[in-house]
Amino acid sequence: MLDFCVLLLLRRGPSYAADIILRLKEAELIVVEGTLYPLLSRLRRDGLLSYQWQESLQGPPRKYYSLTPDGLRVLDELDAAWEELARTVGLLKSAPPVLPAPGDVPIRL
Amino acid sequence: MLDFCVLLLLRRGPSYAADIILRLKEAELIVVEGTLYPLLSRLRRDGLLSYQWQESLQGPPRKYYSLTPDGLRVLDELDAAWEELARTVGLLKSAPPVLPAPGDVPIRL
DNA sequence: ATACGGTACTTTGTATTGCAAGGTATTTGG
DNA sequence: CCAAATACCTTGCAATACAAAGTACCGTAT
Repeated sequence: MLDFCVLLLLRRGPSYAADIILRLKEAELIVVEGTLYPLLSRLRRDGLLSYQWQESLQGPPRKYYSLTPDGLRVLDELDAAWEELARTVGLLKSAPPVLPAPGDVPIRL
Repeated sequence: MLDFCVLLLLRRGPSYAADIILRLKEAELIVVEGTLYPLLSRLRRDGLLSYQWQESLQGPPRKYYSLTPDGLRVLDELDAAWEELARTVGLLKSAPPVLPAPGDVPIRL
């Protein structure tokens, strides 16, 4: 899930950790440093992200992460998986409620 | 997620592990015994599920799990959380693509 | 110059969770 | 009485999210 959301965010364009956390928070997704930094490192190690150092106007330089072609491809797959999951949950939610079905075997203690 | 899906399934009525696995598989959710049994135990320990032993016509007796009032309440909360997540992902997905925004600071190497 | 506050990146330890694999028990059929 | 089928459970391992603490860089004020 988080991988998916981070990749979705980065599809808009390069960004760095603190900014990603901010943008996710705006979307009501609470993520902290200790979660995001290892996640970004892992996605980079897997070739889905790359980064460029970029100097900041104030403070230390930042690692701007962006999608690689592989990352974009994986994002498409995650997108399909998400749609599938949403469909599945929709199915489960629309299922008939507690009414006992005709063929149910009665529960004997 | 899995908690949510299992609770959704059990909202239809009591069921036991092997049957839950089957029904989830029909919904394209692959779950195995080693995952489900501890999950059911945990939900029961937390008071969201209860179970009754029920003899089977063929084979050993089964633990039929069903939602408790607490379980139904938590399910409603998870439902709200799911809707919120779906909304969030929808937002992230509908975000503008890679076009550089006007105010972007140019990347300097 | 240097000390401090703010920004950014990283690491370590812990709890949770999903899975593979293997184990126990009960029932039915040969 | 043994084997196959069904059902429940446990153990060990890998992945991941978090809290917390650590390191480093920058600009500013002393």
